[in-house]
Amino acid sequence: MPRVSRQQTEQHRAAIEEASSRLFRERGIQAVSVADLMRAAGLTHGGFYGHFESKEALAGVACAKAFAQSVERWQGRIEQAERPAQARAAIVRAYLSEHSRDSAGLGCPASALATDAAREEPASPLRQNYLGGVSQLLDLLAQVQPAPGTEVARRQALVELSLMVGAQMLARATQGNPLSEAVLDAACEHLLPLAEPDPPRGRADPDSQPPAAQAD
Amino acid sequence: MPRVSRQQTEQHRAAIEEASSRLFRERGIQAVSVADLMRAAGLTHGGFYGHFESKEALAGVACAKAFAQSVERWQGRIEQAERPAQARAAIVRAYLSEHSRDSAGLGCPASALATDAAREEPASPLRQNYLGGVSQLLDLLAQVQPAPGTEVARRQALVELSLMVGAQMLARATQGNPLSEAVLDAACEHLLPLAEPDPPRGRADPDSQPPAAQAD
DNA sequence: TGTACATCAGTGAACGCGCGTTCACTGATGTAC
DNA sequence: TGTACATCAGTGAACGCGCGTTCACTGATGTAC
Repeated sequence: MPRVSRQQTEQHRAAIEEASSRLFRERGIQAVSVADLMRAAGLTHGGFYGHFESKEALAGVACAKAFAQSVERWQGRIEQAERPAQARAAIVRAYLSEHSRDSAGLGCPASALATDAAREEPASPLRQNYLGGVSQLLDLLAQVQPAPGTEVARRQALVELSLMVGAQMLARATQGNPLSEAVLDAACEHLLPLAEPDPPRGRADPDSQPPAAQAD
Repeated sequence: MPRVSRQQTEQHRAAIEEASSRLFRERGIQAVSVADLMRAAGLTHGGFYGHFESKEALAGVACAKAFAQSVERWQGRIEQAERPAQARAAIVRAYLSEHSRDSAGLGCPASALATDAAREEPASPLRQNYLGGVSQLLDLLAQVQPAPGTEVARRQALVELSLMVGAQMLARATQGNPLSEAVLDAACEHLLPLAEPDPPRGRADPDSQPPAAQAD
């Protein structure tokens, strides 16, 4: 059934990108074959090179796509929150949740792809896009600090992202042992020491039903 | 030149373990072939299975060996320091140095092998030994907290290891960009805010020449 | 609007290659006398 | 201490397999008239 409509072609390309964005974060780039990806997108492997120049090029695209999703989620939390501190708390809680730990394929690429990026050549598409993505997340995290725009806020964002990334990676590597939850708890408690119970308002807000579980 | 003395055999086994411990941390387990390892140990690939049951089994051994080295270095710093706070500062400074960032093969496996461990089966030798190794590092880090032995010290150790691991991974993934040094600086400054200049004693100590650069 | 045909997205066989692992072989080592 | 030989650590060819990538082919799509 070859020669497919242009719209179909675009949908196929999007499906390949989505599958790779998910599978690369879940299993690592090396551990996912082109055939795996194409199968996950409902296609056969031969058509891959009609869409992308190489697996390496796709890795760059998949990384950028994953960061774009994370940025969108963080922006959503910033827009929804009444105060920056609330947005920060929402970001931290989501990041350090067991759900995020168990959903690497849907979660933050800063942790899921860090090692893959570190082991690539500096000029590789993956690393270039990784750098750009991390910078965007840092900008958002700096925005929700007490004194946004200052050097202190920027440095605090670096510390907080490092802590979240490290805690998530240690939690994933030790999953199944109580240590895993202990890491998440300790990091969360450290970043949100007042333990503000979810909505700190006096009255129940009918619009604030708990949002569907989200990654990051 | 087959049939080698027992002593030689042991040296060969040690060489394989050492090469794998280094190369696995540097490039990841999947990216290093059995032939690569044996070549690095000065042997040919066929003899591998006389020493180890499988590549997976060796990965477990290599991980344990790497953690043992880190534990030894940390213990050395604890013994050398006059006060726990000094040992803690030495551990943190070494961990967050550019030298450690650039020497993954010699450095802490908690960061170098975190993703490899996370992507393995929970029962795999790698993961089992990863868990044991992280636990040992956490115990040492808890010992050098202000109130060692307390729950607070343990939780602080979890936070500090998470931060060091995350900062090192982000620094490695962004190496070559100023962001990389900014991450290391911010994390170091956060953990050692007083910025105690290296030996805080009044007089120059003739025995305290700067130690040879060490990983972690 | 209807017809004729060039285009090209997807298929699946095939390419060379390197992987983890096995195994027949070699010859120095270690042992038994 | 010296000799005869069984042991076994290491070699390198070979195994089946899956990888990333290429390519001849197909036939519905999109276009030109």
